Amino acid sequence: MNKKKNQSDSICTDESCLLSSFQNYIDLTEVEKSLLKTLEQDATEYTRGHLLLEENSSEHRFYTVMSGWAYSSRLLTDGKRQILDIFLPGQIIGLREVGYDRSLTSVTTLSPMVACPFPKERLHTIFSEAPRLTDLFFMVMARDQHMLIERIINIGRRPAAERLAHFLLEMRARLQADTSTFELPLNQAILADTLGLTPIHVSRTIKKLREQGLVSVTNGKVTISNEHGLTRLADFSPAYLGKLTSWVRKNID
Amino acid sequence: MNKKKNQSDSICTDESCLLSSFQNYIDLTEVEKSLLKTLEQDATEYTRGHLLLEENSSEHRFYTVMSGWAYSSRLLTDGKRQILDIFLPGQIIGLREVGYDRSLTSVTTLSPMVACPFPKERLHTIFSEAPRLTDLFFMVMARDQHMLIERIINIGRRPAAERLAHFLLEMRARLQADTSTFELPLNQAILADTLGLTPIHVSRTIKKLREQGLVSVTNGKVTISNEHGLTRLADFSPAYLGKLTSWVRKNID
DNA sequence: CGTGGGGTTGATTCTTATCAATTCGGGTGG
DNA sequence: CCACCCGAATTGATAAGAATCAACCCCACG
Repeated sequence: MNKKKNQSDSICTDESCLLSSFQNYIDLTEVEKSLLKTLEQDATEYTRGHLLLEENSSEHRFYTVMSGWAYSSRLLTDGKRQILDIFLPGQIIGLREVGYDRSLTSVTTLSPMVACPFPKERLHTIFSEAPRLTDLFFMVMARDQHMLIERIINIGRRPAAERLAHFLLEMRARLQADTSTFELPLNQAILADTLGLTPIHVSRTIKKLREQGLVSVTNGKVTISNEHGLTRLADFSPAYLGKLTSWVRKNID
Repeated sequence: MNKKKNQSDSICTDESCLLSSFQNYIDLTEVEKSLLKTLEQDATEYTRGHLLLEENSSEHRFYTVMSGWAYSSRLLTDGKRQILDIFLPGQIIGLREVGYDRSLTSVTTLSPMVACPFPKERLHTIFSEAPRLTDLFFMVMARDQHMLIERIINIGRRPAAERLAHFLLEMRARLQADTSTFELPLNQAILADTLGLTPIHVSRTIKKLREQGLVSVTNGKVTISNEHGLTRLADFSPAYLGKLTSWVRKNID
C-alpha cells in the first residue's frame, strides 16, 4: 500500500528532486544541501488515489514529491469539486497549510508516487539555520501564488478553448518538455475540475482544438501540432513560472 | 497628488496598521515592533486611481497600507481585466512579486490612500534579525494563497448569486464588521472583474439577492438582511481568514 | 441646465451545463 | 479467441446561465 523504500526511482536527475529543483535558482552550499536533504529522508511509496492530506484534518505534515503526480482539491457542500494545484516532482506539498489548525484542502495522488513526509519542525530548522533557503522558500510561496493567479485569470476571463489551451501550455512549461508530445496523466474529469468546466464540455473543447489543428489530447498524452497558434489562442506567457533568480541573487552576490 | 505626510490618519487603532494587524497573531516584542515600524516610516498620500505598481515594470517596491483600499489586477491582450486581490489597511502590497524581474500584476488605489513604500532590502533585514517575524511573513503568504484559492473555487464552481454572496461575506469578515451594514467602496465594474462576471450581470445578481431578502448593495454600502440565508447560499466558512496562531505559537511557547 | 458616470432593464445571442444515449478501449474470465 | 464488462470519451438535443447590445434612468457636479 504505502511501503517505505530507500532507493527512490525518482524521475529527477540526481539523488534528490528538491535539490535539483532548488538548484534552478541558486547554487547551493554543502550545508544548504544537507539541510534540504533532511526533508527527503523518508521516501515512501503511495498508490494511485492515495489521500496524502485530508481536508479538515488537523495533521500538519509536509511532503516532498520525488516521483509521480498529485492534486489538491476542495469539495463543496453540493458535491462540486475544484482542483487547485497539480503537484509535480520537486515540489513541496502542504506549505500553504502552515499556520492553520486544520487543513483546508485535500491532496490526492494521481499516479503511483514516491514522496517524503516530514514534520514541520524540520522546516523551522531550515529557516533558522539557512537564510538563503528561507528566501528560496519565500520565493516558492510567491511562485505558488502566481500559479493560482494564472488559474484565476484563466477561469475568470477565458472561454473554454482558451482556458484548456493555456492549461496545457502551462503544464508543458512546468514539465520542461520542449518536445511537441508529452505525458499528461489527467483524465477529462480532472481537467474539468481544474478548469471550472464539466467533463462533457472538456471533451467537446478537446475535439474543437484538435479540429483546429492546434493540439490533440488522448490517452494521457498531449501532442501540440501548432505551438504558435496555441500560444496565441491561449495568450500564454511563461514568465510567472520563471527562474526567479533576482531576489536571492541580490542578497547573495 | 501624492504628498508625504508624517501624521497618518490611519483607520487602524494605534500608530501602526501593520503592528495591529500582526498583533492579531502573536504578542510582539519591542525589538520586533521597531523592526516592523521600519516598514512604515514613509507614509505617503495617494489619490484615488493611483497606480502603485505597474504590470511589467521592473521596480521592486513594497507598500504597507495605512488607510484606504486598493486592488491588484491583470489586463489580458483582448482588453479583459481580472482583479486578483483587494488590499485593506494592515496588508502589505507587492510581497508576491518577490523574485521576479518584472511585476506580473498592477496595483491601483480604489480610494484615497495612505501607504508606506519601502525597498525590499528592509524585508531582508527583518528576515535575518527576527525569526518570528519571518514565520509571520510566511504565514501571511499562506493566508494570501488561501484567499486566492477561495476565489478560484468561487469563480470556478459557483453561479453568480452564490459567487457574489460569498465575496460579500468574505469582505465583511476581512473588515471585521460584525454589524449588518458595512462600507464597500467597489462599483459594479470592479465587482464584475473580481468575480469573473460582466457589470450588467452583477447588477442583475444584486437585484436578485435583494429580492430574495438576503442582502442589498448600494452606494458603496452593503446591508445584510438575512445573514444565515446568505451564508448558506454562499457556502461560506471563514476558516481561511482565521487567526493562524498555531504554527508560530508552536515555535515560540 | 446640461453632462457624464454609474446603475438598471429588456431583447438577443453565445457559451456552457445538463441529460441521455452511444461508442471506444482495455481488462477478465470462459 | 471471444463474450462480457467497465470506465472513459464522445455525440446530440435541450435548457440554463451569462454576455452583449442598446436604451434609459438617476443623480451628483460643473
